[in-house]
Amino acid sequence: MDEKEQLHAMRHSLAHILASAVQNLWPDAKFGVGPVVENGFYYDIDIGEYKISEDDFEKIETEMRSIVSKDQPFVRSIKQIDEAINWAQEGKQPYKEELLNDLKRAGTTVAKDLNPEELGTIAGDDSVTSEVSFYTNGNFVDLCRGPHLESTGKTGAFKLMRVAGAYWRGKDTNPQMQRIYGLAFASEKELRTHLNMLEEAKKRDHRKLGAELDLFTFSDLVGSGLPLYTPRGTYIRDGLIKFSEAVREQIGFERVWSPHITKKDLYEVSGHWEKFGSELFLVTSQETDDKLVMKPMNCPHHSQIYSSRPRSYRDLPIKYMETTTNYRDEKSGELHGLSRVRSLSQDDSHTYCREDQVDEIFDQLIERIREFYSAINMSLRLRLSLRDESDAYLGPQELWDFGQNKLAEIAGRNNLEYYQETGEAAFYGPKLDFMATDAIGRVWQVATVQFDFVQPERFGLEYTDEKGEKKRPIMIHCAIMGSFDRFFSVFIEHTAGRFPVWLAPEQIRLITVNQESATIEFADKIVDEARKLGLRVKVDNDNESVGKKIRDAEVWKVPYTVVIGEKEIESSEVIPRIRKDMEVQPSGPIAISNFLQSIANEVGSRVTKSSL
RNA sequence: GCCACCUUAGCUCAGCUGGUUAGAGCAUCAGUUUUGUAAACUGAGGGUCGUCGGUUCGAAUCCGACAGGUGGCUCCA
Repeated sequence: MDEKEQLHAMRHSLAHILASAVQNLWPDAKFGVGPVVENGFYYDIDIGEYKISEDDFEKIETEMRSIVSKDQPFVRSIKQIDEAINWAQEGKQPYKEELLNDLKRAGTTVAKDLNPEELGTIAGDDSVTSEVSFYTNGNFVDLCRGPHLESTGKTGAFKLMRVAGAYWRGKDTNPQMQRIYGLAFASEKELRTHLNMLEEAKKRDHRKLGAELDLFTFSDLVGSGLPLYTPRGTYIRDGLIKFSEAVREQIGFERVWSPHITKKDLYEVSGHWEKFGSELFLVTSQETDDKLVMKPMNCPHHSQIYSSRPRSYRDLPIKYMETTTNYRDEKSGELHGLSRVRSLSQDDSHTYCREDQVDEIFDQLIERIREFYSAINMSLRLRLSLRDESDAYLGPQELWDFGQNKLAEIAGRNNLEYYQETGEAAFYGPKLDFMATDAIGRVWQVATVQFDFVQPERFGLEYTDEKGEKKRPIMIHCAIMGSFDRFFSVFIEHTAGRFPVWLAPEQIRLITVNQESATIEFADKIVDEARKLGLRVKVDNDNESVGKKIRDAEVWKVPYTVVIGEKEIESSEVIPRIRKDMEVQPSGPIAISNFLQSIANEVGSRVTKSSL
């Protein structure tokens, strides 16, 4: 076993140790599955009325440690399938029994979405399992493919983290079990490193920083999942949106506008009504019987703009973009800060083109997306999101084949690390998803470029080719931030609220040493000059100590802080205090107008590090 | 939507198993001080303890419903 397999086996073994501990403590416990997940493991457990809480963790961990110290060997054994089913029945393990029955019928337990009838029909004779393997440690026996450690004593560092409800086999009509999550690493040190990362993530939580830095808020009267952006948050919002639009203007995108409500007919034609109807907000006219919906996306509108006039092959590609708010009735339990909201603003764009233009369009978009993410210091990887074999996808197979091959080709030549994942395509086409890594190593899905093989057909979009024949254009969706709101949550956590100067809501803070009129007048003069350069500047003239006001500017993460007193008034020079993450420290006094001009230049070029 | 948990001042939190006028720090406001690179001093205001209902002689505390939130599950155009 190499190191990776060893770690996997160790985490899996800990899942068994967790289950044995639970069995020792609650002998009636019924077990589901206990797989390895990123950084650890979990086990799904049903112990009837009693609900395990985090208060029980100490007790469970103690029991786990006792099992570890007993150094019980993991012993593999083979049972005939019927013998195994018998074992599950006698041991009152209904979940295991269900898994074993699936194994017997279909030779797999992974076909979790299939109901028993379907499962029966796909099972060929070859796949029927006649034998299954078990692992035993101490008095705990579990159906398991393995591999495991030699014995319980070989485990590394672990910690139980949380308990959560989880549907048996992920289906919301099934009973809900309790899932106990644990972290596990080869060494105490690695575990601690990971816990520190989680600690750091907690400090950067956008919901916490959003309130502390006065960026956005929620109101019970407005409703859950409906964020309100404050002036400070809106500076950043506007700055990012402007940038996202600017990078696409460079490659010929033009802004369009569409209303926020529409007849539901639009989505019946597009196919969204059938697929997402239950998540649409409905609006009714009080005068007529018109049934309207709040728009959940913009592509059908843009397609209507496309089809508003006849198009020639010479007009293509046609490129529309619109940054606008969409409304989706997300289930209450799915809402989460800004990452999942009911009113989300997309920096959306749609290209209608000929087949021979596809390569150039993708290459350009990828280049612009890279420009955007390099400006905010995030590295990108590409995910090729392809369809799987389910029937969740619409559109002709030939187009899917063309699109999936094309995307693989494009991904291969764009100097970005990429990988592919099936089952991640949109229902209307395959996509390139951009995965950004943040400052503490977490990966987020951000930008996306997607083929659409459904809407051109459904809306009957056409252009006239050089022979005078009608043809279908190819439609390509692209969003650079995706949902602005979700992107903002990532960006806040990536920067920990230390926004680059070009986005900082407050770029310069002037701190007065005293409240004499000469000082105030001097500060006001600097404010005027800074505003003429388009800079965002504030004066802190509170009757507090300079130390206190410096601290306050630090807490608000203001990039440049300047103390104004007699010395500055006399010399017209300042010694700016530069926020620590900006690396470059001031070399000494600088004439005020030079100082302001250099910041204006910095803002203009969107640099992320101070150039002073 | 489902499971578990949480909700006390603008924020962070204290308030023992139900027992008079619910506390602290920060923030806010006022006064003193006129301050030189991460927290000056003094004082004041601010809470029908998320909402509604119930149990009780008595509820921030117990029970229920609802709202909002947290961690997951499910979903994510």
